[in-house]
Amino acid sequence: MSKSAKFDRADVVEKATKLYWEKGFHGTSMRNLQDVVDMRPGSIYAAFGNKENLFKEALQHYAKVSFFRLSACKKASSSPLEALRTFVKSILIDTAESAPSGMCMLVKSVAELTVENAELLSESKRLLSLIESEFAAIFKEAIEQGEISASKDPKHLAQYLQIQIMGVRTYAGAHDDALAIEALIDDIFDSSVVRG
Amino acid sequence: MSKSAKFDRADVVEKATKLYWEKGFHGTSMRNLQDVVDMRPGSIYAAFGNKENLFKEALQHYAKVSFFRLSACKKASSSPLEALRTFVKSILIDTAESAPSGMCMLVKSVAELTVENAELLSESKRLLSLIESEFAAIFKEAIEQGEISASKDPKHLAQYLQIQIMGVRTYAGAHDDALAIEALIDDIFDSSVVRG
DNA sequence: GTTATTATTGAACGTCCGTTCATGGCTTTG
DNA sequence: CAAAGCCATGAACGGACGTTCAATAATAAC
Repeated sequence: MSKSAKFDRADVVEKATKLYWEKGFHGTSMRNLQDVVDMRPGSIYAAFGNKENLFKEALQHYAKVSFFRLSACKKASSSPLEALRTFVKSILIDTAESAPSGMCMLVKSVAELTVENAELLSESKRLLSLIESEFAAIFKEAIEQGEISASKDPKHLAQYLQIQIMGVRTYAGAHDDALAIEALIDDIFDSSVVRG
Repeated sequence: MSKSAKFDRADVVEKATKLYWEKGFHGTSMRNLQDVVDMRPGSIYAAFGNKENLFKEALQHYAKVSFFRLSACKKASSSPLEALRTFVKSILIDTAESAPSGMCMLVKSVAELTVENAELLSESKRLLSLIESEFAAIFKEAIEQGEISASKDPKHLAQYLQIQIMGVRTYAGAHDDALAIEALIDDIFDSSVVRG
């Protein structure tokens, strides 16, 4: 009947995500993308529509990977709270070495996008909210298992954790010298917000 | 001898800052700037050199305004710690209404810029460090006046405050619904990091 | 082997980018 | 009033942008 696509879509999205993550939406040109994914413009446009759509897929891929990491931390940990701690450690430390940017791609997107790319902006926000919901679910487990006081509100804790991660990653991104990340993570989980 | 410049340089920088703050470096075109400052390209280039240089002046102007605000809070407050609290309140609340963006312009710049604009990136980082130093100086006063335990390290407290401000502003920028900002500010200043 | 169908190619398009510069106008000095 | 010197102007430049599309190559079905 026909011919099937030669390129590996997942691989292309992965590479596009890395580039967008590093350079941002406006800072990345279609020609940059053509180079890293090794495709000609016609093929890219046939497969992904346009620059915005490809960015949207990159955002979703990024979020998906984050969920996988969090899920892996849950499986590898003996308690909900420890899972979160492991997750935070992994994004604050691993990321700083191998990732295209020390900062969260979703946060970078919210920072750079305006109403001129309304859909990408709202998608970034939506995905951040999704992650926060997952944090809340894990905090809820921690409360049910007695790891955290039952007087705490899982949603409030999840919001607190998001703020802390955003803060530390942004701060780390703004400093060239190495930080005492471990101590900052201790600050987060020993905070009166969590333990009080 | 000659003719003196007609335009008000301070006013132009102010307007350019607002635009850059809102749309970012890559998201702002020279034609956008020409419109908002009401100058023709030749005049802008004669006065500011190029797009990068004008952005640099915008960053410095932004930081200067931040310092003025902090200084004003010090004068209006009865103690160092209260001054910081007032300052944080002002940037988290006032800013969300009238400012071009809820997020800090320096943070947005660190988020979007790469090594391709190395000088702008390092200038953004430098200005953030300058602000952190000012925080540290105020925390030092708070310790000397007994408002905070003498066992605390002003530099560590300043770092903590930067992280919290970055976190909350970024979080607020990522949510369309109104937040309980006051409660978050209480979390910051009641934290064991400050009060423990 | 032929045909039908689809993927890939890359030149080319129109637009916008950052930037320059010859021109003309204004202001100050003598 | 004339001369000198700076400033403002905006058309124009080369190049990069996102995107399109006719031509070509590759596959699958018969």
